[in-house]
Amino acid sequence: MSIHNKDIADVFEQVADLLEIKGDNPFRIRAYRNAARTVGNLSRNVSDLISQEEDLTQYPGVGKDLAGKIEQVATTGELKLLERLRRQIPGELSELMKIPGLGPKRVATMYHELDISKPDQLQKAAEAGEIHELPGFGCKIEQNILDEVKRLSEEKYHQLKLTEAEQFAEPLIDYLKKVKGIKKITIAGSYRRRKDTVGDLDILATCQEGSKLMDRFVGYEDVEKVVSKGQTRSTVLLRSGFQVDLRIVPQVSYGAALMYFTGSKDHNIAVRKIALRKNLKLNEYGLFRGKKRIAGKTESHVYEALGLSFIEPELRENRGEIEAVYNGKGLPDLLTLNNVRGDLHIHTKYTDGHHTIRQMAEAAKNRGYEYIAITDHTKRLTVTGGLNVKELHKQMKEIEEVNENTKDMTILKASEVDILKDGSLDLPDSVLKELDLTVCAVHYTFGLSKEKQTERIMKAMDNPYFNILAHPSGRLINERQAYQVDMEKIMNAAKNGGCLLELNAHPDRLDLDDVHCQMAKEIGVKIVLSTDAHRMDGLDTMRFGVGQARRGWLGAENVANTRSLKELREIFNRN
DNA sequence: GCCGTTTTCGGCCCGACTGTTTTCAGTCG
Repeated sequence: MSIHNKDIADVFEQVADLLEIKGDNPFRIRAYRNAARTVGNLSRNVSDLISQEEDLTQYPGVGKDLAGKIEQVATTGELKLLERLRRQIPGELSELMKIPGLGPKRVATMYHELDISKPDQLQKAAEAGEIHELPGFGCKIEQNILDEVKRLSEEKYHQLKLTEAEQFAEPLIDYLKKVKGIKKITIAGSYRRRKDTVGDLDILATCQEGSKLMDRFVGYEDVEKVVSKGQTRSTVLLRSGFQVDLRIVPQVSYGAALMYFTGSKDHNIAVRKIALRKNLKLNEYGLFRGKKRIAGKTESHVYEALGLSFIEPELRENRGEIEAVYNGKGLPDLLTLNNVRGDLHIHTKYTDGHHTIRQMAEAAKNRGYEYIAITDHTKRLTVTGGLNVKELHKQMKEIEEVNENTKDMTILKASEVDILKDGSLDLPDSVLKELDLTVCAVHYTFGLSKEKQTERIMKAMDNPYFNILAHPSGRLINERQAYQVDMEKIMNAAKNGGCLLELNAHPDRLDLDDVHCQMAKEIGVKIVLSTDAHRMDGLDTMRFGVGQARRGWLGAENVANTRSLKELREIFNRN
């Protein structure tokens, strides 16, 4: 059994939950949570680090004791401390803590007084009216528990894909902007950091005194429940179950508040520690020396007053960005949409796309691109009407014709070639060599073991006509887990063999993810940003890929399709 | 349990809102 970083992080989170319910030392609990975050955010596999005898205490929040416990979980899959805790209190109690409004104290009270350890017991007790009689509880808390248990059981609520979140966010912002006296309004939080999924929406605003902004917010037609309402902060649930927070701050604090509400939490904690080291205090109202505010109006002012340079929102994950600006090493010049000069993964009516080669080329030209690659599927993918050799030749001929009639734009002859189960490619080499480039992908047999799946892809990359590994993990956000694969091994092989990895910009995929983008950069393998567009407007999803690339610290120099066509052709010629 | 420009002990981010009380504990982000 292979232990993933997430497994280790989950074990530590459970330990922290149970210690919290027990009423253990809060700082010991925080230590377990910090270590869980550190392990969960590592770009390299902890099991590999251990087998290479690397010192785990080099990572923040990991000391001698926790390094030993990490090793214990990684090698045995279990942690003796957690087993011991579970003998004292039921492990399911940590599940109850996931219910909003229930923390360690309330869960502990319900367990000790009413022997409640599972959601169904909780629901029964709440329905029987037993909860509101407990000390510190009341009717509102009991009703809230009933609502939340019901909501969670319906699974109505989950992390939204960035594109879904946009669909809620944009009309709401337009609606709020119409209120009298509003000055600034911005969506902060993970949305601003361009995270692939968003748990809730954090909106930040400044407005004139007496503005009815807060009333307008809770009165929005899509609001199902007002969770809390105050003068500076309110929380609502939309009908879809999506949570939205609005915070109103004074103009003079706008930058500090934007920083605070953009997060991430880990980034904020780290920045506040720097403030403390300089005898300053940072909160959402500003940066203070004693009672005097020395910065707060803009984010740049706050960073500057702390002796740091501005950090782009996408980098604020406490994954080394603070050290980089603190030690003067500096941050990379991040990729922008303007850097992208072409899209190298596009489908047409030849297979499962909706538009013709000419239409897709026109759409790309309208977006300022210099080149595109037409990459329809190969025959193995029958469900898409994958092309056989004869059909592919017909398509290549049409591409030549369209090229002759298109100015300032080159259409590359390409294919999204299926990687078969045995690692061979779904087109003969004699045909592959006629193409300008290939985008190769796994589309079936996702369930292979990690070793077999890795071996399959590495064998495919041995083919001299293999150029780009498309959607390398195969994940579909909120729908399908990534298949098991040793990404570090694949990236090293790609680098040595002159292959590239795709960052698929489709908001359902965003594959590679941010952590793997950073890994690719460290290893030195080049990335290609592509949309996998099946229609003309599909080309517009490039911006999601750019956000993800920025989260992965990528600059234009790390991305192949920021190069000229001439340079690109050299990259794709492996012979 | 971790950590160190206050360094081997003593601190660890901090403010808003709710529901319960009646001055504050619990939870959240």
